[in-house]
Amino acid sequence: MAPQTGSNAPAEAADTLVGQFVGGLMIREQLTEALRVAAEAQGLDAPAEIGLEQPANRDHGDWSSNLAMATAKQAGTNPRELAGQLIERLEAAGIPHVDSIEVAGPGFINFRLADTWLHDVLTAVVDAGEAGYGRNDSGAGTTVNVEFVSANPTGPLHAGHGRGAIYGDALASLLEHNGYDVVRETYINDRGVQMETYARSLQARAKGEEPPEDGYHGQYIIDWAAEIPADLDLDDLVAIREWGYARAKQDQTEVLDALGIEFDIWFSERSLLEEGKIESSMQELKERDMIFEQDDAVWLRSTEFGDSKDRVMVKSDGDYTYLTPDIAYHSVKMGRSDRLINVWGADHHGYVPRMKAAMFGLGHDPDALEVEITQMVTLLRSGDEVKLSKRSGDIVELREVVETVGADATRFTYLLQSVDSQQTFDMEAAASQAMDNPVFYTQYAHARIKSIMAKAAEAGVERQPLADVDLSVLTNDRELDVLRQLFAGPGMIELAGRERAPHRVVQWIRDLASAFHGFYHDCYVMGDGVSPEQTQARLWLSEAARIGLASGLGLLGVSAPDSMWTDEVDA
RNA sequence: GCCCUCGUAGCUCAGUGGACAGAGCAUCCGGCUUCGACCCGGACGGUCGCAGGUUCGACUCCUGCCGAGGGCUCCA
Repeated sequence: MAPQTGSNAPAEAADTLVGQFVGGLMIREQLTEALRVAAEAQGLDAPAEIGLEQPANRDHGDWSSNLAMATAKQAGTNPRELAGQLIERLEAAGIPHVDSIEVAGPGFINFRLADTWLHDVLTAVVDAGEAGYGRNDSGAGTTVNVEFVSANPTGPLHAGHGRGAIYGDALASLLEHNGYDVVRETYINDRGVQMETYARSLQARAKGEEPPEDGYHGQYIIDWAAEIPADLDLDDLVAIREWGYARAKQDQTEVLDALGIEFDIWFSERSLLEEGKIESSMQELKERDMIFEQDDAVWLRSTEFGDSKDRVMVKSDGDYTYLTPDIAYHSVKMGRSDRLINVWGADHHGYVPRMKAAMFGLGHDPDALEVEITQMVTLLRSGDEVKLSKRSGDIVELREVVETVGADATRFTYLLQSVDSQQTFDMEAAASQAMDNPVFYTQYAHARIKSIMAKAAEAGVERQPLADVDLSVLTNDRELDVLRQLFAGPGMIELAGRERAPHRVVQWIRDLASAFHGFYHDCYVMGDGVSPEQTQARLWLSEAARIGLASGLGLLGVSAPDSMWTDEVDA
């Protein structure tokens, strides 16, 4: 799903990840290394990747390894006995923060740590700051091009486009946070049959006629046709086409702007033709014997790459199919990026094998092209399902979604689920400013921290330098839970990037918000019965949580508001 | 018929080969003299679609079947 180059092997990625942090976040590395040393002292070949995880069940310790189970066979003993022997060695090693080590269940080695390891996490988060938190260099040195939206300039973006648009943008941010050099790009099909059909549809409406049978029938065609300047000759189809092209592009750009999506490159299909890219890529395919002529048409040998049939590139009437300029386009992109990621709707999935075949035919590594498929979105408007179909005219414009739901909630809601699953987007639920809406719950946590900080300032309480603050007073499980979530964030960001799965970040940030709300409820930062030491430590804990929330929300392109009192954050 | 994605709690969905499968919502209890109750806690709730296989261990990997959506144009 997410092929990696050799230099990005998981173990190495994990090392660079923890390497970003001093103190607490090094704990995984320390434990892994101690396990490796113990295994080698035991005369075992330690596995390349030693399993080490934070068990969901805290009774199983803070950290747990399956090393004994994985190597019992080669040791010629049973896992529990081997675990016991390894533990003796581990105890002798004196690993920082480790309180006790025990064997459990079928042979797990469970570590219990002193709270100090989490106090180190707090310091590391504050040191990293909002911009640095969760950043790693697992993708350093790799340029990746993320192509998304790529809609025809023949109408407004609809709600279905929204999912791909926001997913693509969030994925790009995620990859940037993982050290990749990212280019956000979109492709405009500004030539071809669809453009002509669009022009004729506008022309017909402008003349008060019905669009052609195979034309565009949406209400927007009527609206836009009415905007055509009086001095534009309605018999000049080219002029109408160019006007309509600009109109559609303007509309799409406005909506993308409202969602905070900006492309580095808007790539024009026309430019391919003008620069002879289509001819040159055809020529290359020919040289590699990847195309052939039959029935007056030119075909791509895509069956050699798992496609169910060969595909036509040049029709018998001499026109290119959609595929042909797109192949040239991908060739251009390959020329300036190490990896390509395309975000396509589910209705284009069948297109993958032929594009891979073309990449192969052009001498590129087909695995350098990834295609992320976003499954379909069903939209609920006032509880009723609305079908998304551009041709039928009954569409929900992305503009309507953003205007009803707000940019933040629109982004967050689209990102809630894996793009592998079909999604039902309930506009009423997404727009709701209540606790059943995860975006408000999460933003509220951030606003709440801001409110505490304001309250502290009002009361004349100043945060002392962190180095002077005694973090050992943070012993409440609520406090430690916040720190556990902050520890988990960077690993989650790395994983989410590797899996091309921004929704993982959404899950995590909801958990972080939840941990903070719990802390807030049980632990007063200021007031009666709270010592000045606790106030200081808790203010810093809150600041660390704020950094995590702001950073995570930033990755998703969602604002981290100072206050929830007004709905300005919706704008 | 072939290809892709999905099938997990009443609903919407998470789940990186590990120990008792999680969250939110819904339902039912409980909690505000302090920093935002737009909040917190508890209870209830599961044959992880079905059947095989690989593995010390499978919701996770493999095969087959069933069901849902999408795709299989010299359309885009």
